[in-house]
Amino acid sequence: MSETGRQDRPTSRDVARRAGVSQATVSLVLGDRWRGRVSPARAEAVRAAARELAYRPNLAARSLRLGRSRTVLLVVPALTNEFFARVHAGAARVAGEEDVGLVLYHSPEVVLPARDPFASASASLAGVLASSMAAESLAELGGGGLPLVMLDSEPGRGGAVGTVNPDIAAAMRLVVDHLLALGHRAFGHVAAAVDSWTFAVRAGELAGRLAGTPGARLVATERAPLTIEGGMRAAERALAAEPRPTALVCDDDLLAAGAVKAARRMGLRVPEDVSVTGFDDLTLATALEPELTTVRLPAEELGATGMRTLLAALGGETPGGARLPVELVPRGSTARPPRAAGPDGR
Amino acid sequence: MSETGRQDRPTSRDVARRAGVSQATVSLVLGDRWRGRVSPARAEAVRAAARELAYRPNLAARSLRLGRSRTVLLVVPALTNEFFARVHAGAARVAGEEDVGLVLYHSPEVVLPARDPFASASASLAGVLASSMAAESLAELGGGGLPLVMLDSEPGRGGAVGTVNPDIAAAMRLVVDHLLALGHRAFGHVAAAVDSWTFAVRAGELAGRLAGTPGARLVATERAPLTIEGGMRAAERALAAEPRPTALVCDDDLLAAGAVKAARRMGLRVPEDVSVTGFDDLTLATALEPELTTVRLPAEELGATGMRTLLAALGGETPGGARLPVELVPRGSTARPPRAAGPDGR
DNA sequence: CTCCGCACGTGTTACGTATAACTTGGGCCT
DNA sequence: AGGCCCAAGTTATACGTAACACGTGCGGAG
Repeated sequence: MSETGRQDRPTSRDVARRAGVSQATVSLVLGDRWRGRVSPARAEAVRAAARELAYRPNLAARSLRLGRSRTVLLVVPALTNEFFARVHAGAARVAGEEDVGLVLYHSPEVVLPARDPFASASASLAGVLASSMAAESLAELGGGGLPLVMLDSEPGRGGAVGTVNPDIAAAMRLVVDHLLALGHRAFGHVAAAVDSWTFAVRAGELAGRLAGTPGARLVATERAPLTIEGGMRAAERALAAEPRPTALVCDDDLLAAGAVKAARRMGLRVPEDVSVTGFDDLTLATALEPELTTVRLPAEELGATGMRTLLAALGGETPGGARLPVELVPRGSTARPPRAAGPDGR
Repeated sequence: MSETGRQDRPTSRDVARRAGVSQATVSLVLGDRWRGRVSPARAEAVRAAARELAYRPNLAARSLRLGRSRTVLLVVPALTNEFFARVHAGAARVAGEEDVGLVLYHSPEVVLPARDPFASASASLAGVLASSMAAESLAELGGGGLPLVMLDSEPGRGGAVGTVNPDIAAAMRLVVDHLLALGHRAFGHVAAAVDSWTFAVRAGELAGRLAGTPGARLVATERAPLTIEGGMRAAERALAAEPRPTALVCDDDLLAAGAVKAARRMGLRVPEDVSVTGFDDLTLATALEPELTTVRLPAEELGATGMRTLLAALGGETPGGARLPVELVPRGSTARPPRAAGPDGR
């Protein structure tokens, strides 16, 4: 490893020479804080020179000088999970708008990062944006005292300066109420085998909601890794319970896809014999047949709002937490239970 | 925007003071080029001091000093497409191993980047890794003369220092031969409506292969945006052709998912009435029922090899191009055509 | 005994930027 | 007319690191 391509880009001094001013003036003009310090004519000359030379400020030098950077670290478990890819997209959009850099760390495992994320990216970070699963382990890691905003994680936890969450409890409520309204009473829960706040809330809300409804019952809870295969195995176990659940509530669309496969494999029709719901509204949801009833979590918004929250915090504000609205997307994978056990007539 | 958190991290001078040596020695030791210049005892003392202070070199200062960086820009159309997320994962893995930074630019549109990617990331990049679709537009953009490795793009194009491709032609050949062997003769092509080398090769290879097979015929070619919805509409058109294709070759698994939906919507069974194939082997492929016959493109390998190729180029070597092997994954969405029109008896 | 060379380090500088502190000329007020 | 202040710049410096170009002893060879 040597000779890493050196760029001979023009410096602010080159621009200064060309515009016939001092380097300091260039810095003032291009930094857009020249008002009242430089005449409009000269300012324009500087800008012209910069344009002609295709000048780009050297960010390394700027960071060094300022002792800070406009770069944010986003920590996610894995981008191959569409949900996190969308979180990233939202964060990246705002980062672009606000002209801050965004670097990414995705922990190879869903647990503790193998290597210190700050080691690789220690290019003087301004703050950290950490999403569920990743966030919890990161809180302990300390993060070098950087301002931290947690996404889809327990509010008021750790030293986070802010928290941004989709309204997970409401989301689960929407799902359960939808199924209850259809007449379902025997529920199965295909849960994510991940120790994370967001999934704990789902389990708690589901159990609570059913406990508050006479006649409703959580027949089975099966935990699974967040894959189709995992969802399939867990759903197979859940559907073997007695009495058999007429509705499978899945913590995730991937799990739901597996659940549908499991039902079919057991000779059950979806949604006639068993209803299946997911979480997230991934692309996957409309690929399935029937299309998956799910609840849309605003992933992009999560990333975008998280980034804005972090930037606000960096600006000195104390933003606290935000809760993002969610939306039920009823599709074909849910229907009235077999034997029309609906309470509300017909 | 102000007061972006300043970190008061220890500097190499702090380490030097603590170890009782000069800053230069610290630089030598920690840079691991002290052999024969510093006694082992002192070197160890320096390392100990660095450890105790939790010293991390300031990357901004280092980049500034060196005039180069160990940061690579990866350009992809969108990470929400699992294929590119996997490319990124591969590139990120190697980047981690080789201790180079990786920044990401994903063009909001699949076409030309809205903003100059180098503007945001101009933190002195060492090189650029650009994947299909993004690569083509980038080649014209020039990239500031940075070493560029293109992924899944036309070899020997533009100023690229290297190219890494999955063997797209072989991939299409595998698909077509698989279908021909099953007895299919009437083909439909659900093509991506994206002007990119990788899709041009698919179309060319499909046409060529069929032209070389007596009795085989490409009945319909329909172009679609790379979404399930797009695939569905295109497949509907293709299946309306006369004679109706018994096999739909899709440029992508998303398109294939749409094709399956279209077939069902028209009252056709998959695979009994029509076979469907995809490309990429996304997670989606095993969620569908029947599971999708597809060809696995080594996305992670693509990113990883691309990164290695770029690093080799930066090291002064002239790596040229690499071709990555692909693999047919036969699953349930393909079968013998109806009316058992197979030529090979039975 | 002198002198060379090696082993082991250190002083110093430059990278490109942002900004505090200073300079200068001219207009306005008294 | 004299003083003063403001507009419009400039000069100088520091940020943290890497690496070049120098010391300094000390052992052995001549």
